[in-house]
Amino acid sequence: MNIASVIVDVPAMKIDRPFDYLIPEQWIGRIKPGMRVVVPFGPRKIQGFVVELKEEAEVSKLKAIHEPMDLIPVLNRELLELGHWMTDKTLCFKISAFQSMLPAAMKAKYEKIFVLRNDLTFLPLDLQPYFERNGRLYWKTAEAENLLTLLQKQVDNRNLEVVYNVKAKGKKKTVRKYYLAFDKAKIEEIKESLGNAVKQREVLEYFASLEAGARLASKDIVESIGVSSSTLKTLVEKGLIIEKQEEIYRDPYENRNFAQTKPFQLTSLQEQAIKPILHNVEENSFKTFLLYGVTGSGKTEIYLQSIQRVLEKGKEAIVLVPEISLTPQMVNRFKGRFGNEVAVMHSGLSIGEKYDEWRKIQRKEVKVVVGARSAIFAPFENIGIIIIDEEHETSYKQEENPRYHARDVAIYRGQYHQCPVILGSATPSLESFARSQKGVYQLLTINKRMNAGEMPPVTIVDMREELRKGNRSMFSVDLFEKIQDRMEKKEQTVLFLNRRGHSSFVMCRDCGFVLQCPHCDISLTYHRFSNGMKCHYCGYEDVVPKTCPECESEHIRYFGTGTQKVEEELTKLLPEARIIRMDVDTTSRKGSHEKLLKAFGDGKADILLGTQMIAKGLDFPNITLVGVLSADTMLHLPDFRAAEKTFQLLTQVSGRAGRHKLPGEVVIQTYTPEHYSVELAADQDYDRFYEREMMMRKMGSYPPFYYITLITVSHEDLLKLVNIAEKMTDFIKARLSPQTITLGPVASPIPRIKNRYRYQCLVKYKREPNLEATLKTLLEQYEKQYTSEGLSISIDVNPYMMM
DNA sequence: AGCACGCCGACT
DNA sequence: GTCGGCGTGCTC
Repeated sequence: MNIASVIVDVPAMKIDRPFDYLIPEQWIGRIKPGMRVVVPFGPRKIQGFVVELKEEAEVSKLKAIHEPMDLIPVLNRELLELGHWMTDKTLCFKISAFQSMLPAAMKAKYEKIFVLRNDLTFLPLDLQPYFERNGRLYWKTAEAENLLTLLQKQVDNRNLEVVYNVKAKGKKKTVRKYYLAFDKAKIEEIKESLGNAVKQREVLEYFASLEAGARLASKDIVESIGVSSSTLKTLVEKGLIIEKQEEIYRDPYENRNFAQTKPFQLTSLQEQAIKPILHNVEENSFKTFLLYGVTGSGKTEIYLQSIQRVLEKGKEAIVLVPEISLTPQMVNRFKGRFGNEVAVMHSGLSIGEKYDEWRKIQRKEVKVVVGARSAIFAPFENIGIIIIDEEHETSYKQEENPRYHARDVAIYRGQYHQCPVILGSATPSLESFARSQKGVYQLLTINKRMNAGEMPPVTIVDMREELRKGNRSMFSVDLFEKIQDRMEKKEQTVLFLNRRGHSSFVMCRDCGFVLQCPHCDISLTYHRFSNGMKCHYCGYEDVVPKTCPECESEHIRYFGTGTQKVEEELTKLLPEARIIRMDVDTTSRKGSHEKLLKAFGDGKADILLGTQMIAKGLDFPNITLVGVLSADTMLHLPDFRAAEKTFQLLTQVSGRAGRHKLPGEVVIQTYTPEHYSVELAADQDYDRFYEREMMMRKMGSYPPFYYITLITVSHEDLLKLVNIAEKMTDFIKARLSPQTITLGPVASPIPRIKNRYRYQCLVKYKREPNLEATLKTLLEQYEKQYTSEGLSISIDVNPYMMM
């Protein structure tokens, strides 16, 4: 086994296959599948993943592996297989699949440098200064200084050499640690020999007060006894203490105490739900459960107790939570129960912190990982349960390559490890609920709140009616009075603004002109912070015009309801109200999310005003009123899931009220009160919503009745694009079965982004064995145009974003 | 994706 | 006659 098949770090169709390399003598037996290696590829050196070892290769002129990057594989056999499966399912490159399973820190960084081969004096005088310091010069620097031609000559003369390096991004954090170089028993004796070097003696005394073999960070010693680091240095030089660099973890939750919690007594409904799960845990058998439990029904406790059992069996657990609800509250619940056995993975961590959490998992120092989407790839080898909370959340689908859905990966891994997979939600996705109806998933229902709390009554307010009555503010009379009432009672209100599809734009009141991005076909968004207009797709920025560019009217102003605007109006109407606003602007700083929530929880505000991010996990006893300012803003998005998303959001938000002793109440303001997703969310009637929506899906041939795949092509040249899009659609149609519906090509809902026109083609199918192969051929055929003239093709199997 | 190789226009 | 443009094809 002295040949390694390697997938190299070049994302291109043609390269997306293994290349064989000789394993140098000294590494034979030590290089294993799943390790990262540095290999020569053409003139450069790049990173690759060993996927297989073999005796013989078809190619005769094999190059040798330059060096391994790992001592033990970073991808185990299961994950390697999973990578291949993802490549097939999502039509991505193998290298992208592998990289997406690892923390970003493990992605290679490349550098290209000129290195001196001879004495400096061989170089022309004007080049010498660049190489004086260390005989090296970065290609990038040379390029910036316009030296490439000159340097190239010296490369030809063999005075210089171009070297390609692969650098690991992930750095292990280390600290200097000190420990005694001799037996602790001899301490007095040695101390005497130091004479009157007071500080040095103090250090030894300090060590004497500790247990034998203690290792101390320099910082600790310096702070505890107030010696300087030069004292330590002297002691090291005298050979009395030893200095060593030791690897440590960056701990994002350092210096935080987690109050330990004990398992609660389950209600009888919870008991019934957990039984089948525990059964599968005991039997080591795979099964997917859909845990359908209303908000506040105690799903988390079921997760915790199931995990408890898994840990008792010596196995591991993965818990996925949507990014936005991966709040400290959530983390506390897991850390509180399982303490140091828990690793947390979310986007708020730095690259280094994520790397450290990942290594804790790899080294089996933790047994539970709680994290967002990518935590599904946690390198556990003995998984006993996989839990996906808020299963319906669309953030489980990655919107860039590889476009995988964490739910699918979870089921793959569940099958591999023969363990239960739990999908939990108060508002399951239609796909999952339909599967539970068909018996593919086992349905577990909890239809009552834990402490027998009632669901809060919901009032729907028709905003058209308000307008007719002359109320032009964004608060209906009803909602406003209720807010005032809560303030008098010293209770808290949560106001939810669904901003998506409804951000502030600038419109001329005379001619209706809306300011648009010159590169993308969408309206610019008004940002108060910079008092400018910004495009959310390409980042284009402009100033707010004083007069309308179309009709020169001065009546041009911004519309729409950003959280800032709501806050302003609220302050005007209720000057004494203490308001906390939570949106992207106020929570972008690390930890600010937590701080704001804590302040609200401590009663430092009367009203919490926010977007999406407050819809989940918020659980404070004093919240008795929840107001949704405009329920239907995303109902009109060009997306067949618009109604489902609206229903889910409204239900989630309503669940924030009255979770404890005080009774809660919900007010939903809307312009389309008759829409079934609004009505049924108000009634908290998932079952009827499911029936209604399934009917719509059936009529439109959408999931869960059909699978869909979306192919989007983009190009700078509209005519060329239309031409290509038509040819591609024909190509697809010709190869798929007649029962399959192929729609398009049509312009995408956002017809242009970053000056590139976009067309799409939608394929709906029930069974289409040819699909993967067809799309792969399609990609291959257009690869040339892809690279040479900037055509771009994106294929999304089971898309969640139709824009 | 890079990079080398290779074949045609404007310069010393 | 050379420098340098970017089209083409390869990378174990």
